[in-house]
Amino acid sequence: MAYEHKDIEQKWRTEWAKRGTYRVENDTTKPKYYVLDMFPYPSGAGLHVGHPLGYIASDIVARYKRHCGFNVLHPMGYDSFGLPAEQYAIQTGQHPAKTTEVNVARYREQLDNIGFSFDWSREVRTSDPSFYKWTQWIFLQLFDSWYDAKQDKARPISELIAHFETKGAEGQDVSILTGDVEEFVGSFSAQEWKSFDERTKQMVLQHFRLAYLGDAWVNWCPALGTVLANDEVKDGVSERGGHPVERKRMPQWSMRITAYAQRLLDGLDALDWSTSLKEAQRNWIGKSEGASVRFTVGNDFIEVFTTRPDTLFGVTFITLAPEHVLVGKYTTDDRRAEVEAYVKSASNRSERERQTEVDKVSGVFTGSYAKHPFTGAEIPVWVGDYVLAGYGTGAVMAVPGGDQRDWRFASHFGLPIIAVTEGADITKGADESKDATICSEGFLKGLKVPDAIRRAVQELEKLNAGAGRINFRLRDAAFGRQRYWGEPIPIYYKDNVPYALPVSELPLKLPEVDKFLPTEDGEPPLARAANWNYQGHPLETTTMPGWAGSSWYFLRYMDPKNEGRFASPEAINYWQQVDLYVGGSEHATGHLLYFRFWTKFLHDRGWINFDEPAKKLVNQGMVQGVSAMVHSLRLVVQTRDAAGRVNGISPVNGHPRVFVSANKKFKDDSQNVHGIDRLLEAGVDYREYGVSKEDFAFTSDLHNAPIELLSEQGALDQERFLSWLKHGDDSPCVLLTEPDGTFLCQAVVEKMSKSKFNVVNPDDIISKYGADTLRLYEMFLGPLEQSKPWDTNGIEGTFRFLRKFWNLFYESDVFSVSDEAPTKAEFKVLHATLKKVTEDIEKMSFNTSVSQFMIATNQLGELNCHKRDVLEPLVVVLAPFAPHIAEELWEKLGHADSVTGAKWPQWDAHYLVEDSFSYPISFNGKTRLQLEFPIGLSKEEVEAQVLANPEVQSRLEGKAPKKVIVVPKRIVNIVV
RNA sequence: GCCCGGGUGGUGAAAUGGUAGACACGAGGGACUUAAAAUCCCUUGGCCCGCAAGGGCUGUGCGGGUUCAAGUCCCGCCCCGGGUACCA
Repeated sequence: MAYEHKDIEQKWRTEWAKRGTYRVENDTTKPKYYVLDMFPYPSGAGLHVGHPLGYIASDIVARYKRHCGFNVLHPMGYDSFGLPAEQYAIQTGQHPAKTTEVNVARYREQLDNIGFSFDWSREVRTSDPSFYKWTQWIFLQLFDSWYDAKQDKARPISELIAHFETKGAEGQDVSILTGDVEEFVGSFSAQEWKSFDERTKQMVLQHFRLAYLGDAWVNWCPALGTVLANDEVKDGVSERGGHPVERKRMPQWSMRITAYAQRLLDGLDALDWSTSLKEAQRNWIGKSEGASVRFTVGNDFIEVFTTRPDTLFGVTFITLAPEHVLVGKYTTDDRRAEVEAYVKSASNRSERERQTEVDKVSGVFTGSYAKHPFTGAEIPVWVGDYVLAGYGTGAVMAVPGGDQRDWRFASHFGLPIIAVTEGADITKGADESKDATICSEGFLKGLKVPDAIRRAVQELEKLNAGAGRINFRLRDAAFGRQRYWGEPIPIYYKDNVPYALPVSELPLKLPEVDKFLPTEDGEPPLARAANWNYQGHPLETTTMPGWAGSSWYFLRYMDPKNEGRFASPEAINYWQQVDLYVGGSEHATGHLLYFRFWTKFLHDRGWINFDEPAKKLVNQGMVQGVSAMVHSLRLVVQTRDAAGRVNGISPVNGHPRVFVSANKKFKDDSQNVHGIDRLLEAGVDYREYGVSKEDFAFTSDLHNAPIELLSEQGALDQERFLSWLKHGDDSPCVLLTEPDGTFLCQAVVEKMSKSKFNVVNPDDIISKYGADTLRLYEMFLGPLEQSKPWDTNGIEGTFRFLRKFWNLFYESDVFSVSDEAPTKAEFKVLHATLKKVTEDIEKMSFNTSVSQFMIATNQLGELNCHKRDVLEPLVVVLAPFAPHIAEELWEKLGHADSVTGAKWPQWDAHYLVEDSFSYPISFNGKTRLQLEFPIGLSKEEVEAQVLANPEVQSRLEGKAPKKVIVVPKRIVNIVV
């Protein structure tokens, strides 16, 4: 009987649902294993073949672990708040919840088709009030917490208040209580604290809360009407939509992730994550060690951060960021106009310009001088836009002899440059090397850089002019969005002071609004809602960002229906951390950092007993699409300036669009002539336009054509292509084909995306080949972590394999498996496969396990083996990869229960032992012949027998070998 | 610039320092068939010698090195992909 994948897969999908095969109980008698996929945002485009790659890999591991006796949690859900649904809502008025519902249904259908072992009874959706109730609850816990740097953990804010009431905040406390990371809060005594009014107390506490409302520099995107996180801004424009983004200071809900910078860094060491991912996080956190130095200005001071306090004697000026609060204060009256003009122009320059136009040095002198802490010299204070407000203190001590940026600035403005290191040629540039010797006068002279740094810090501390300090690049995370489709922030305002909504009021549900747009006076959409207040006090109108729900969702799967807690302590104690997390590397510095942050926070406050969410993480590579590119040509007239040089082109309107087959492309050297000739060939005659040939040119563009219009040989279906083109443009088209009439496209490997018309839908593959074939083929493509192009043609190989495997159970169309004892050779095939597949799954090397299945099937086919003792274990090990066919064969083998519960078969080394080994005999490392010897033979015996061999003798030509190397069961190498 | 990956046939790829190219696609040839589909068999890195059996040379981005032996280890380059950046 033929392998009918459609019937089999349909049957088992229904059967699994009916039997609840993939239901998981919190059964604490069994060891647990938690396999998690990064849950998807359900977009309107549906899944393409790239999306399930990681899910298939994790599904194989989940099923494998289940066979090995683990109780496996393998859930799936949706990150269902997000911008596209909201954009769609703005355009169509359709409520985003509705669009989301439709998209989720489509995702579910597609996922079901692939045969995953997800326990859907545990599904979560971040936009579901029963889920976001707990996202809001965690937010309130963060609002209700501060970071105690002394104990290095988050604590309830009530304990901070108790501290203030008894001891106030003085001396060392101030920096310890704030974590010395962000804010500087003035000292006060217990007495003073008690005398503060309610508003003042709340304002002080804002400086300590882990979720706080503070003034922050934000990436404001006017087009989207919202604030974006750093990782949502790419090259100065919004990642979604590409709108310009500007820096703006505004009140903003933020998360004090900076308090966790050191722990986020340290925690990486113990994680089984890829080095590139860990490095990305390390760079993002950006720890640098150095010193803070105070330069006094009158009776005030400027604080700078430097990693090179050893170069202090080389300081010749100070540069403030244009946004620095002290700029206005230190500008002398005679310079005020100039400075203000500069600050204004600098802030008009976008972040992007300031980044890219490195050569454009700009700055202005404030008129003030600071005092050098060691020499007492007067140091001019400048303003320069090469200094960033958001890093360190927003001010630098400029050492043009030791820092190239300072050197450029000094050279441009003629400021003094002092050599700081021995042998440096400061006329050409700064010496930034760190293995140099300091040459400046004073106590640092002659010291190596590391020693000089230590000494400089000591001296600074002695003078009370500075201290050793660690600085992080990591910023606090912006947490408010001026958006509708997100979790409402459970905060209300009394006298403009934010207060936590009582937990009993949760979930604070998203209100109905008439439009999903900001109000006329620029308030977020929630401000449109009627009665958006709590007991008459206005509620917060911004909503949470996309990463809120995904920062803790892994905990909800453990106990998804719990109404009294985000998850019960029993469930958390049982399931613990994620054992294997699979997802894309694009989340390296976004989701994966916040995910770790919230986990550490929940741990600090005693809600969970571990402080890292995922022990092991694997990034699946991207499945790229193959795009079909077509060349199009268009005739243009060149315009010339007075001197006859070409200075522009203008299109010639009205001629047909011309597409040229790939092999008819023109040579680079005479493109112009060729292009125009091609156009002439297509009937676009330049002579009709009364301009000489030399004045014509053409434009050549590459367009994406739908990949499904391409035949396997790469020829375009010209008729369908032309009718497809008509959709966008009614102008006539001409196709210039190859001499044989075919039209060839150029194949380009790029990201799979709707806009590139190269998307391959898994549903189409499944209806033709089946889900099992799709699963196997996705794994067979190559190593999981690598990116690789999708090539539907290759799928035939895995499809053929499944048919051959199926046929092992059939003889002349009748199911036929014998109970005869297998031969040694048959057992060897079986156990070699068990060994290889088991080891490969452990290494997540799935492409090689699929190869092994193919090898085994080919070999058993040759041996004509139809024996139960060989085939039955093979069905079990194939089941994680191809569950439907395995389940069907398992049933046919006479089992009433599901194959998913079958015990994983163990391989037995005894069957793999060889009697003899065929040694490659090499001369000077080059293999020349093979000689077979029994395994038991000693090195000496092998050597003697090899040398006695006539062919070896004839190759030696009577000479004695210099050396003979025998590696048992590997190789013999004769050195002559 | 810096930090991670990665460069092996026409293609996707495999290879604890030990026979490079397993497995698969594609291509070519053949069998079966009225034909097609399906299936099966053979060949398939390049170059060369040979009627053939077979044999030789060469080959894992480039140049060096270590080793009896290097795709694999070391040093110096080149190229591609990803991340990051006036980070003080």
